[in-house]
Amino acid sequence: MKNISIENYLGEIYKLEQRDVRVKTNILAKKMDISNAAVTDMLKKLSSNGLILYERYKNIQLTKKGRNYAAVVVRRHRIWEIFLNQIVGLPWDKVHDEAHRLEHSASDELIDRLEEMLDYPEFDPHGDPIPGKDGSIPKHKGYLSLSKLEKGKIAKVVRVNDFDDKFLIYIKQIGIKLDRKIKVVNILEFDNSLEVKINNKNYNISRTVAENIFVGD
Amino acid sequence: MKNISIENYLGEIYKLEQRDVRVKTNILAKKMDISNAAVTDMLKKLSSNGLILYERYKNIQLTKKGRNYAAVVVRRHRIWEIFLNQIVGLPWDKVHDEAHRLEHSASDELIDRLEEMLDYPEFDPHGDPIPGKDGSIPKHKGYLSLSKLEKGKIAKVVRVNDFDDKFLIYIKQIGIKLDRKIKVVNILEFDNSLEVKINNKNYNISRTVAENIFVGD
DNA sequence: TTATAAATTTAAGGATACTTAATATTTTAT
DNA sequence: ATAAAATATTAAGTATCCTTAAATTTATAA
Ligand SMILES: [Mn+2]
Ligand SMILES: [Mn+2]
Ligand SMILES: [Mn+2]
Ligand SMILES: [Mn+2]
Repeated sequence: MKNISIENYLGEIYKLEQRDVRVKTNILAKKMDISNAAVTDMLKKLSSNGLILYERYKNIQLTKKGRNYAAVVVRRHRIWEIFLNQIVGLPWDKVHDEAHRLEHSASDELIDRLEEMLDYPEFDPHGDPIPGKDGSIPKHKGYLSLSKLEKGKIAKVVRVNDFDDKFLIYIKQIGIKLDRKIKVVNILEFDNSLEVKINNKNYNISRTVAENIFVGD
Repeated sequence: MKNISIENYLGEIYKLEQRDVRVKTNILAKKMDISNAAVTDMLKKLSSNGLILYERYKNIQLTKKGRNYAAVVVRRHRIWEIFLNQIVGLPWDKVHDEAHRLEHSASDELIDRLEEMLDYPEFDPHGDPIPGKDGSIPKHKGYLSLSKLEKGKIAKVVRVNDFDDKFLIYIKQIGIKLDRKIKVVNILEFDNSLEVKINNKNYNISRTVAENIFVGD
């Protein structure tokens, strides 16, 4: 039987490493909503299982073995997300929690079958890459944060941060979704907020919102 | 978070009660492949949670509360089974194990959505009834075991016992599936086996096999 | 530099769901 | 009716993954 707890830790560590965040006890404890002490215990276990490199008081790192396993977990999660979105028809703000439970409960064969049904997708409903079976990670072309897009430029949305469902609902409500074109009309000096054009309508979005939306070619 | 262990016990007890089996520690222990002692522990817990009626050394019974909850669990299992069979395309000998894990990992909303996609099915891929949200149980018409069907009669398969994947593979291989017509050509006296006609081909099947296949109008 | 704050670990313990071994009770067969 | 067998329960203990509180180490900032 799959060890759900270990898989969840690995998935979190993997996602943090992908974002070049230095992984620390504290961050994991907050992400997973458990005590630091519990994280320390599990880090020891992951270490003794050869899944991470761990020294007391130091940052931690996945080993090759750990990263391979973590990629499988994240792969399962994101395949479930896109399956739920495209085949079952759940909105992008509902797929994460559901996928987070399902990711531990499907056989490899089922995951492969879902992937086949979806015609081997490269990205999940939030634009996050789906690791291949070999651990390879698809990349977006010309990828940058909307907050870095220059005034006057147009680009298409390729990824949005998925850590808060309310954020997803908000940006969907102003017309933002994957592949949607977005233009930076103006950048307001007094609060650094952005005036953007989406679907021929103008909106003002905060810098924080812009920082969590990513565009590409 | 759902208590997977409790849900599994309730599901097993429910299925036994549906088949009019008197539920005992022993039977549950074998079904779930754990020790009798573990079952006794859990029975006490289920009892103190008001889910079963339990007295030491006596048979156990679901309370109304327990039966309602159990029906939800079995409902989830069977909706997953038919979803995996009809939408995902898994064969009937692969859906049970998969559904058994998924049944604890989907929200009510997802289950409802799957049910809607399937157009509110009444029976799972093995012909077992899918309890309604109110706990109601669809019935097959003219239901009886193939082993009770008289010589010369024709009936259609409406249910097969699903407790052994090898059995399912075997009967599929000789052409048996739900709604398939089957004729009892002859009953052999020396071993009580049956000669049956399926798809215009004759097969000899043992009495044990016939006892695990059910037909109806 | 040094005090304070923040992060991390250790220590002790709890809940859950199992195990095996011993004991108690019920069922079955003679 | 009684002995033997089967079933069920109790007792003691294990593994997992959490908790809070106390101790330790590292980071930050005066
Ligand atoms: Mn997600
Ligand atoms: Mn996602
Ligand atoms: Mn089943
Ligand atoms: Mn079934």
